[in-house]
Amino acid sequence: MSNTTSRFLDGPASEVAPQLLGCIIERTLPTGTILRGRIVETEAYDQTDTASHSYKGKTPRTEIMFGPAGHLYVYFTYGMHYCCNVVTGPSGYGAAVLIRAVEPLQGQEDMALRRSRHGRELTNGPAKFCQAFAIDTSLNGHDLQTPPLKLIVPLERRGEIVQTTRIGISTAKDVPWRFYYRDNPYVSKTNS
DNA sequence: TGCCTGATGTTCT
DNA sequence: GAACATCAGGCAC
Repeated sequence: MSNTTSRFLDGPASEVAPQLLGCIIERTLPTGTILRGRIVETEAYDQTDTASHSYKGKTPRTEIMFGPAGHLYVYFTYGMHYCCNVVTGPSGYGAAVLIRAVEPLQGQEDMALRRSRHGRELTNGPAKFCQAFAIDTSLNGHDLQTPPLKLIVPLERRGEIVQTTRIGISTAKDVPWRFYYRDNPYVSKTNS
C-alpha cells in the first residue's frame, strides 16, 4: 500500500468511514492461509462523540485511537467478542472507524472452521468478522500497510452507499455515522 | 419472525 | 460493582 492510498485515513472518521467501503482486508494466517474480504459496513467514532471509547480521553486501552492513522485498534467486549477499528485522523486526536461487516472474497472455508457457520453468517457483524479473520488483541496497534493484516484500496469502488444512525450503542444514537452498501447481503442488518 | 437472556472479562467509576 | 461499539439459542406468538 502506498502513501497515496493511506492518506485519506488522515481525515475525520466520519469522512473516512464511507471511503473504507469497498476496500479490501487481506489477512495472512500463521499457517500461511490468505483470507480476503471487502468492507461493506462501517461506523465512525471520534473523541467528540459520547459513544466513542476515546470520548473520556486517552487511557491504556484507547491510546491506539490517539496514535497515527492507518493502524488497527482492537478491543475485547462483552466478555467474549473482539471488535476491530481503523484509526483515523491526525496523531493526538482519538478517532477510528469500526469495521462492522465484510463480504468474504477468499478463504471462506477457513473462516467457516472458526465460525462454525456458513454464507453471510461468516462476517455479517463486527465480532463475527474478527472471529472469521482470526483478529484479536495481539493485532492491536498493527500497521495496516504490512502483513499479517493489510488494507488495500482498490482503484474502483462499486455500490450505493447508505448513511444511517449507528446500532448496538446506548448513547449518541442520533449521530448518523453508520455507512453500508445498499442491498449487500453481508451487511449486519438494516435500520428499522 | 421477533423478543429475551445467558455467556463472560476488561475497563472504568 | 456496573457498563459494555455482541452473538446465538430458546421460547412465545
